[in-house]
This record gives sequence, C-alpha cells and structure tokens, in this order.
Amino acid sequence: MARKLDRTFYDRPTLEVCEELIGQRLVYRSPDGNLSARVVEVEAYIGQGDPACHAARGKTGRNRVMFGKPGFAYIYLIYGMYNCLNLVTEAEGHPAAVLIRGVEPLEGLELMRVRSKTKQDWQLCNGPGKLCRSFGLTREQNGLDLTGDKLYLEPMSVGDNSGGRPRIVKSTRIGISAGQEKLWRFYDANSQAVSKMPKPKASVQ
DNA sequence: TGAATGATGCGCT
DNA sequence: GCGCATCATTCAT
Repeated sequence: MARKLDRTFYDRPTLEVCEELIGQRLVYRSPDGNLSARVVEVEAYIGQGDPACHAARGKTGRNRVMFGKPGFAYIYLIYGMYNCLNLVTEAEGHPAAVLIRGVEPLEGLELMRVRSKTKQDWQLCNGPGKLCRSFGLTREQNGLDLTGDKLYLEPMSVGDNSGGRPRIVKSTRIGISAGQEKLWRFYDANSQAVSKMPKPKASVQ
C-alpha cells in the first residue's frame, strides 16, 4: 500500500518539487469513482520574480490559496471554459505552485471517456484543461487539502517503472507571454501524454 | 501540415 | 472592458 506524499514534500523549493513530481501518481477519489494517473508534465509558477505567475502582483481573491500553506490544490478557470490544476508549494506567505499539464490515465478510464470525446486514451489528459475535464475537477475543488483523502499524490512503487525511469527534460513554459526565458517546464520525454513535444520524428499510432 | 481563430466566463484595472 | 497558465475546428499553403 503506497502512502501519500505529505506536506513536507510540497514545503520545498518549487523547482525541486516539480522535478520529483514527474512519475508520481495523482489520485482523485471523485463522487463518481476513483481516478488516477501518472504525472508526466508540469510547470513551475513562483510568485517572487515570475511575471507569469498569478501571484506576481500580490494577493487577490482568486490566488489566495497560493499564499497559504503548501500541499493544497489551486484550481482556477481559464478562457471561460477550462480549469487548471496546480499544487501549492513552499511555505505560507511564499506564493508558488506547480501546474499539472499532462498525465497518463491509470484508473477510471471509463469515467474519463464519458467526459471527453477523444478516441485515444493517451489524449484524455494531455493538457491542463483536458485533464481537469477528464477528472471532473472544477474550481469547486479549489483549496482541497492534498494530504486529505479526496485528492492526493502517491509515489509510484519503485518496481513499477522497471523498463526505465522517466526521462526528464526541461523546456520553456507554454501559453504565457511573460517570463518565457525560464526553463520551468518539466516533462517525461518517454510519454505520449505530454501536451507539446518539440519535434516528433514520426509518430504512427 | 501548420497557422489562425472562435468559444466563453471571470478576475482585475 | 480587456486579457487570459486552453482546445478544437477551420482555413491556407
């Protein structure tokens, strides 16, 4: 029985948390059933000195969760129709979070397929908006405690990836206009569930 | 095969 | 009122 990651995991420098999040297992015990997936793509948003972070301009009603304790979920609505899931990191009063951009579905595939119309399973969660839709996460779940039993992360058991550990690659973040120079995006180059790959040679599925 | 764009709601100035 | 940490579809080449 794997144990969930506790608050000390999130109470660390955000870039460190990012790198270790790749390959962990995201679990959501939703009212409709259990869902889980392997994290393969994340981005860091650090309030101090990061113009792209919602918290860069100070505390507001929307981003207040990021200013709180680490280990909570920050979920917000973007473009009027999509939700994005973030995990709050670093100490209280130090606003920072990790955006989950892509995951590989493990459990609850049937539920995800009902919510999404995609045909390929790996397309269910290869993007921040899509993963929230497939998981059924909305800003009603904003502020959930990640050390509770609804939504949490747990380590993949060591033997699970016997084929090879995730190949972690850094790149620039996606979909932002400020702070583009920072290499604060981390993804597993071996996964298909990454939202944007640099240049796939030939991908025939 | 890639670039452009519309959908759509809310937080902030 | 504007702009946004997106996605799917349309249009152009």
